[in-house]
Amino acid sequence: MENLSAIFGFWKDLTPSQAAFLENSARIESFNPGMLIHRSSGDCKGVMAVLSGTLRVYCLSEEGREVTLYRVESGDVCILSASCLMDSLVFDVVIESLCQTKVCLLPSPALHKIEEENPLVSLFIYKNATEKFSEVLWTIQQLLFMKIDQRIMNALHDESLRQKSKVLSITHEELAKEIGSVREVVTKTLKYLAEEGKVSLGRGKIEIL
Amino acid sequence: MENLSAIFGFWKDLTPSQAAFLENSARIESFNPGMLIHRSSGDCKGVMAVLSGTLRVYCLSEEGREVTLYRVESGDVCILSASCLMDSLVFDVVIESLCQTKVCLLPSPALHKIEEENPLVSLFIYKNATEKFSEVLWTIQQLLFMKIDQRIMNALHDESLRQKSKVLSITHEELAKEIGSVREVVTKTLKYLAEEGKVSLGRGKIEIL
DNA sequence: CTATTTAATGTGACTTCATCACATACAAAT
DNA sequence: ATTTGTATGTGATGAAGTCACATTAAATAG
Repeated sequence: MENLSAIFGFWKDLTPSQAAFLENSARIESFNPGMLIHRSSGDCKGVMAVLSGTLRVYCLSEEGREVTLYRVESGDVCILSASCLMDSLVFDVVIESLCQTKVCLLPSPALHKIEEENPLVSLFIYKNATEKFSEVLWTIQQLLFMKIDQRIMNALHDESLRQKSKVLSITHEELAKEIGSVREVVTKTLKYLAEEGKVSLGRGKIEIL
Repeated sequence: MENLSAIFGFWKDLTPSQAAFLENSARIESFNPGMLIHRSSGDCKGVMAVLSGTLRVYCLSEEGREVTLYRVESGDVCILSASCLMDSLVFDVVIESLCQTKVCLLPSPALHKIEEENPLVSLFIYKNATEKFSEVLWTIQQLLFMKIDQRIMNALHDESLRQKSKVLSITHEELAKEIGSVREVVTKTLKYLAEEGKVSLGRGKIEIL
């Protein structure tokens, strides 16, 4: 548990006893690919720092449509898994592990205790939440105001940065969930983008040209 | 400037000199109906407590479509007018005064100075931002996942609470901007809702039945 | 107290995207 | 080579946004 202070920005502001208490409560957890870490607003494991792997935070309609809000990558902190620590958050997200993901979890009860003693811990939580929400709104503005071909090209570009390649391993279904659309529409739009010469298609593969 | 402490939750946590400094920087401002208080992410007047009247916070697409995100009523605090105080907020909103609105403004530079000395001020800001964003996401989930007739009925219900009447003074255009749709669609849907017996229509008036 | 102007509403044709219901195609495992 | 499951293709239909006007009600000017 060497570098907790590097991950959790507030660590340096803890008293020795607070740090010791939190360090004792902290645990490493590992999630399998596809596993759901957080389902409804009732769930509240705690704040987790991603040590390796990736979490995907998305929202879900009654009919099962998904919109990816953001990802939490290695080195970043997942805050919505501790929604109960924030007053008046009435907002449902699902958090999924995209691959084998290892996190360092600070459980909500322990964090809540420390939070009451040390406002810098609260500040860390709310500041992080504000940043994430700001990202989310950017995403949603795209969803609301941009056309689907543009949204797909943007999503492919982002995915290309993640996969560090112009040839992406991704299905139409996954892409649809990324941008908050449905598979059929993505298929049709990709066909049109391929005719325009912007992408080249294969089964489970998309190349950006 | 009697009750600043009642409005700004952090006031009780200021040192006497901090309180004096902020009180000296604070000013009362008054906005005319329709006036834009905040246009782009560049604007950053400061945190304002609404003393009377109402502000409307909305986002705006390139083509001019609007979505009302939330309102700031008398007694509440408007935080996005101080977006520069929050790191990594990349997100554009417009803030408009709906009627004659009087606010108590704490200008960003003064607040920034105090914020550096007192983390509880930062906490207040980020906590308020988180609350507002949470509301916003609730609104946007409706927009994304609910049908337009339901969204209209919800908006009428909310408006009915504000106007404290079942007979609302509101145009189709205003209603459209409230729910992030367009006038024509609202007109057609209202006609349909009227046939269903759910509302009764007049020029600039809608009665909920 | 009409006549004119302005804001509000009505409506049809068309486009985009979602939904539904399948058909087809590819790849891995028997 | 055949099966089986996942991925992709596609047409018909519906909901909502866009565009381009027509109509009507209220507000004000003469």
